[in-house]
Amino acid sequence: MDGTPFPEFPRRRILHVDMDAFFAAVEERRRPGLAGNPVVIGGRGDPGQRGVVSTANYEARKYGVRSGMPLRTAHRLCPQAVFLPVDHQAYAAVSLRFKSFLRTVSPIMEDVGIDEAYLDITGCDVPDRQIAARIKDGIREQTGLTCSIGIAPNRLLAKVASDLEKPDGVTVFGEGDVETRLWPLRIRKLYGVGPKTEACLQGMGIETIGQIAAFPLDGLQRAFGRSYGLYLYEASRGVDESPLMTHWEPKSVSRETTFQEDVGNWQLIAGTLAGLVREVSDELREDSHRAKTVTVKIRFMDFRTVTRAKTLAGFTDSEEEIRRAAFACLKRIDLDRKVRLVGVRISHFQK
DNA sequence: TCTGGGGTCCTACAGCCA
DNA sequence: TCTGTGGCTGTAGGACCC
Repeated sequence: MDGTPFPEFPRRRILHVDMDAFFAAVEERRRPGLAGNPVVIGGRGDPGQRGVVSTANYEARKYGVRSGMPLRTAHRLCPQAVFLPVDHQAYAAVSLRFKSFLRTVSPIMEDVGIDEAYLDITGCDVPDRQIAARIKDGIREQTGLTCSIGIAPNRLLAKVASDLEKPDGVTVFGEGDVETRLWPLRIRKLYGVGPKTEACLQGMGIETIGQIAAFPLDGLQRAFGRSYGLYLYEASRGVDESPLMTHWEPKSVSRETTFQEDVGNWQLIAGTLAGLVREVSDELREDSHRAKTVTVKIRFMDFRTVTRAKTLAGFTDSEEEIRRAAFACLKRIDLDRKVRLVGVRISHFQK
């Protein structure tokens, strides 16, 4: 050691923007007649068909309608709701507009899905609340929509913060807020804790994030494995040093489809698979990628899901080669009962 | 009674090879 | 030559996110 002090890095300021009920808000914006009505976006917009809720507006949420819920269930809970199909192109166009605006605030932006983004505002010489107000105004001008914003020393806390005051809220989180504001929250509020982990933690008598933080590291690692145990230990303490990812390359491309009725006809399953192979190979070529591994996924009527994969000798973007590999995979699956879903994924890319 | 689609990452395990 | 070991790769499944 030469006695040189460590350089002093400025404490990070990460801002998370989350659009409020995004798909529903876009639909309401372009169809003013929907104002005040419960609106549910999902599947083909027909609650009599298979599909789940992508987004419900706040009016529909009052009736218990939630994302991920089957459309039929949503319809039972709220029969007067307006059901609309997902129009990805329209939402992507609005997404592009608000993200372009965000990049004018800070060039260090991480794109997370269609309705969220993180910004590193460490270098911005504007107070937190002021920058949040500027972003809200800008997004409203660009899109006519509202968003919720969280600002914190890292992305984990920024994400939790943006969720605390929805819709149209701003929450600023300091390091000192971990004990008072993070720890009392239910475990599901922690990013990365889903239904399985929640049930497991509850089985250990843990209900709040603070109770995870009070649990010893080795206990968490015994219950959840080395990597995820460590993640829970650190995340529950508000620790997250991960940088924003400003650039991203896809690692796989997939297509899958659920039949409206479960299918026992091999010809129909094979024909559907061939169609999906065409779509993924078209996308592969559009992106100038070549891939090596083909995976076929079958979900049976009882929801049991199996996958079979084949890695080719070399990289390819040929529809014919991908189809041959996909059918070789399909042949290895015992189609002894009706099928509800068929899918194909290609991965292991070479640009 | 239901449970989409498009992704990522992790874990466990098996086979191959040095 | 035989055996054990550890790394790498491929495969399958699961959890999670939006």
